[in-house]
Amino acid sequence: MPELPEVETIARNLRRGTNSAPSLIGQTIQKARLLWSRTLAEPDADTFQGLLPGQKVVEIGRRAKFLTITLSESILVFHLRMSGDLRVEPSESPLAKHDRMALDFQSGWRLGFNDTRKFGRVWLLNDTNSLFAALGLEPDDPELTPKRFHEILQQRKRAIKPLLLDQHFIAGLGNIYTDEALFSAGIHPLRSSETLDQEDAAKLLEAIRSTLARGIEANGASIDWVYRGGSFQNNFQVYQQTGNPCPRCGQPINKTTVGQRGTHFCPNCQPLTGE
DNA sequence: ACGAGCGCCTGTCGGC
DNA sequence: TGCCGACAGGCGCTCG
Repeated sequence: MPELPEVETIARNLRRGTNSAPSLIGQTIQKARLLWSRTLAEPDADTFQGLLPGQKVVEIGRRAKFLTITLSESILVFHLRMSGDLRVEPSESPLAKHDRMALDFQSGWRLGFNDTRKFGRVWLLNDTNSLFAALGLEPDDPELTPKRFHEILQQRKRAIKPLLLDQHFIAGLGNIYTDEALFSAGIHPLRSSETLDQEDAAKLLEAIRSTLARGIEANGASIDWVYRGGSFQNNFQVYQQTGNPCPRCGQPINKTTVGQRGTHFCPNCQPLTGE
């Protein structure tokens, strides 16, 4: 499910609290329960469950699509992959159907990692250096200037959509926001990266940033049973709009496959050739 | 370096 | 109604 805006929204809710649950900051873990063993990437289950009790939540953050919970002595990292979610509920309420891990706090609240498809992963680490070492820059990193973006696009010779999805190139984009940003910039998903000139690169970087910002403002996107609370799905221009009129030119939106991912675009506003 | 194919999982939807 | 394949917001791996 979640891409950068959804993970960011979840991190903010855990940090600030919501109408229905308090902030986790400052709370002390009483007990950790691993409910599906493969969900835990590192360390082993006994170590994990042994190390967590007594640790206090210091800080909650995000890097790419990873959500980080800094504890007094370790750092807990989540990747939600396709169907993961983090929920704060009263400890006495029953576990939800697809809960894979649960942290009970002394306060009587519980953090549940719910993940229908079991692709999500959890790490308990001393630091995130090696886990995050190969990640690309955050889209909003000031070091990522239009000039720098153009340069790294020139260094590659790869279809732009799979390149944007590559977390080593730039971190945080997924299938929805990539399709939306490419539409916003008027760039065909199969366009080869090195063919983008400075103007194209600047336009694309701006499109990525504004699309992600609008996603965050909408608290992310909610689709089907996966992830609740966001409304960005009401603002999709091309994603899941196959056959609908393009909001810019009225031609029907196309769907194809690029890099084995469903890909939505306007063939008129995002021409492959002619430039 | 790049892209295709596949595995990992459960659930939903459309077609027959 | 039931079955069956396609598909789903991710990513790591192998292979050519």
